[in-house]
Amino acid sequence: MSNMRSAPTLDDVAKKAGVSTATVSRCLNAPDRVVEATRKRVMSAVETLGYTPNFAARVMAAKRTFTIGAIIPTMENAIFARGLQAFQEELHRSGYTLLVSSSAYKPDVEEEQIRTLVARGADGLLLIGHDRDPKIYEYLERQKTPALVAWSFIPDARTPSIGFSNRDAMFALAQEVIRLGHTRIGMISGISQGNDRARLRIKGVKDALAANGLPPEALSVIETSYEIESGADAFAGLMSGGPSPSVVLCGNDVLAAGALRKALQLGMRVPEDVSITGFDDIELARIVSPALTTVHVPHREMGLRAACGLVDMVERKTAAASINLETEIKIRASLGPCPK
Amino acid sequence: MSNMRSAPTLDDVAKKAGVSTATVSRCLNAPDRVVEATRKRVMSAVETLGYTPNFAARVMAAKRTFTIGAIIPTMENAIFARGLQAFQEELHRSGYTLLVSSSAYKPDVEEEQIRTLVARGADGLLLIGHDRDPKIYEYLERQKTPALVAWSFIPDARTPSIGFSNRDAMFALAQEVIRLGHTRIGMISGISQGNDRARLRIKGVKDALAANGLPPEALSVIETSYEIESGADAFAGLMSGGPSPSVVLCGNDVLAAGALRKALQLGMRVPEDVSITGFDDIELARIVSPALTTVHVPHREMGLRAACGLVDMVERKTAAASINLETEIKIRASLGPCPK
DNA sequence: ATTGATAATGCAAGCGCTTACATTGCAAGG
DNA sequence: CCTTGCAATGTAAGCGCTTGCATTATCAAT
Repeated sequence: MSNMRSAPTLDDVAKKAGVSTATVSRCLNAPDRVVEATRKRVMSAVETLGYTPNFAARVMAAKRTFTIGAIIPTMENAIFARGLQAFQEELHRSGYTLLVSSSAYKPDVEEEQIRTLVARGADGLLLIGHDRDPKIYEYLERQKTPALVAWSFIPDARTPSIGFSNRDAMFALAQEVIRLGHTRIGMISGISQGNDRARLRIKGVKDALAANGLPPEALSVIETSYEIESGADAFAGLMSGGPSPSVVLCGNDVLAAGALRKALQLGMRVPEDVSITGFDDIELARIVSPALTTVHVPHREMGLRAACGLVDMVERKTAAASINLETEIKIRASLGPCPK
Repeated sequence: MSNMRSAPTLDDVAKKAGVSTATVSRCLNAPDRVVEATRKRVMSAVETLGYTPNFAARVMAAKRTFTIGAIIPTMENAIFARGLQAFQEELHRSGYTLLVSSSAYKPDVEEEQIRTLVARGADGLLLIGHDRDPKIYEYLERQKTPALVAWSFIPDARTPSIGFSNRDAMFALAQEVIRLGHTRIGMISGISQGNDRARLRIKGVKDALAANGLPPEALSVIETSYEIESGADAFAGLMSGGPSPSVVLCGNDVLAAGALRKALQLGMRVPEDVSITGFDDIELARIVSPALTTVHVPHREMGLRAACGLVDMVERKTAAASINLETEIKIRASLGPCPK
């Protein structure tokens, strides 16, 4: 007993405290169901043995893990960081642990991660965006694992979502841009294939064009990966072919930062020669100069609400109501009127 | 059998395929130990039932999870993102899954996360930096969970580390700064308490002062949290009291970005009036203008090596050899000679 | 004291899987 | 035709925990 070769088990604790394993278990999970004196004895045994419950065993027996999984497209930039932080804080408050993995924007990787997390017994899952193979949703239903979508709001989607309307947000920004006289508009978007957020942001711009009587040709879109360099390259691409746009709307702040840097490198003044906008309003947007006009997303609130919603789904087994949060356009120096 | 209410188990598959559970298990884990015909039959049963192995049960029986845990101080900025990405990629290549959680730089949170991850059966753990309560290391040893430290290299530490010498890196940068004629040096550091990386970076600067015959008073250090705003505030603090430094060395690029922004806000020119340097060389360093002189850390290589090392520790049960990677000073526009 | 009611604890059956060991089947050598 | 030796498969014992139910202790009321 004194020099165990491996981690102590419930049995060891029970023996040491002179009680049954059931009592030890109760001490740990429902302390008030066991009398003070016994509890103390057990706890001290736990202490001296340095006992930690075996998670897998606990999960098997209890069928609950108090774990929520989240799969985000990337950790390489801060887009999801703040929202996730709030999500995790709220989860922690409710006694849940958050496990995060990132899919690098690859659907097959995402699917694997989802399966992994579910197989690991995640009580619920946070997913980013709605677009994914329907069989994944079927799988989730079969496994009875509640899932909640964030960073996108689509009413009546198969999975409830807590987010914002990417289309409306971008529509509003485009309206503002058009109001400033811009008629040749460039857009640097993320890959829209399998990404409703990117897709709907493009749609928002297109809708704004139409609403203002501008022809579809007024917009040229480049889709690229969400990296600074890609943003820079795409910007160069936009500026090289034919009549160059007077404003470039970017799918997120990272792309916008890349575009901005390239613009300055090319000797263009922002916003005098060309305007550039972002999306998300992460810290980066205020760090670059000129600061980025962008769409502010209420990341923290979204994370918090998502946590509450998901915990609810897990505990009451009720489908959470979707929530549409408001975004807000932050006008900063990178957007100006259309040059002559 | 035809309308199961819950997820199918090994037993269901075995029954459907007309074999024993052992055979099904072998089909999944050692396909070549079962003959072709049987395997096919089993696999098709797996398919039609939509069977997914229960992870907890598997872990309990096999005592392996093929999971590696990593606890990083923060996900809010990109400092750890790139290295972690490489870490995860390499892990994936070896068949492991990475689970990440963030401690918000709080030791007690970190301890809890470590216990959580271990209890969840992580086969190995990646930790950032060496400084932590010794009892955590004891716990890890007792649980026989191999751990590897990254982002810091300290030879002969209790836990092997794959990283770089924070002290040497900062020493080299300070040398360069001093060579440029600076004699009043400010430093904005992260909280050094419980953070060997921050501590050793400060030490690097102090050593450089000493090596160049400068008095300790030539350096004034402010310790603050790792956020942009903190960097800005600290910069203002440094500039307000007494003779202001001609150069401000920052503990990381985020702090430097904050300091830089504040400097520009205060109407100071960088580097004409004051020089500013960072650490890490994350993307941010090249985005701000002027671009930051900083210490380049080989994040991807570190992540990759750490993954190999950790997998090795897990599989061969051998303590990995520590590796000291080289950092490199990236001279960019934010550092200039000491103004008159 | 005795009796109930109730609180505290113990007993033991799983949870779904892996794996050491036992059994069976079959081809080749005697 | 009967052994032998393997390869393929089956049997069943756990892994460490939770929890429904059974048992025992406690204590107030009779």
